[in-house]
Amino acid sequence: MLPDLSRPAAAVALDLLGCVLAVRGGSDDPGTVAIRLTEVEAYQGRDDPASHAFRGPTRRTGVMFGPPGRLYVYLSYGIHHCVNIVCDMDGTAAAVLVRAGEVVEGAALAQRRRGPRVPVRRLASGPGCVGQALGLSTADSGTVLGGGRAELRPRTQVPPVARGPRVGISRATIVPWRFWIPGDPSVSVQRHAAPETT
DNA sequence: CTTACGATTGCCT
DNA sequence: GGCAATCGTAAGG
Repeated sequence: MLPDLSRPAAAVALDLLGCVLAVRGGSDDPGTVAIRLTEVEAYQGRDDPASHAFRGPTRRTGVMFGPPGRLYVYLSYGIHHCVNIVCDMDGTAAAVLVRAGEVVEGAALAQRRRGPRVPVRRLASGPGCVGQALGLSTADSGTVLGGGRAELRPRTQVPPVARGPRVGISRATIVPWRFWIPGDPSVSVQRHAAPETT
């Protein structure tokens, strides 16, 4: 069963852990890379000061206000392409940021995109790494899941879940809307946060 | 038009 | 642990 994406971001984020996001190649390579989601964060648009959609729709964030089941991809620090899955009802801005995943298909392609020195478990470890491993950029924002290029596959088991504050934001920093699979080697390491006590 | 700033990462000491 | 890289966005004049 795929999670019902037309719900608020926190609920969707929880159910996305363990699901697989598969993306077919773009300009660089026709192959597919698929990752099993191991770390996600919820962003609840208008009600969330940390969300890009907090101040209303813009050209960049417009997709967050549209129907669920699309990708919202944005450029971070001029370098990194971060991937979100848009959720909640059409007209309500919400999305789940994919922070990390385990590559379960297309590891060779992901390795080529990320570079030969990156350990396999780190191929999609971190928001920028996920975007690079999947070959996504801002041009892919709005891509429809199930539309042929990208798809979401249901999880086969319900994984254990840990939750805590989100990472890298300056507002609403205490809201515990980061979810991850504890102990999974692909989960991104926190640099400026204390070690998680799971 | 101008300017400040990241939902980050990798390399430096 | 610290900091530079790098550029599209969004807010302000």
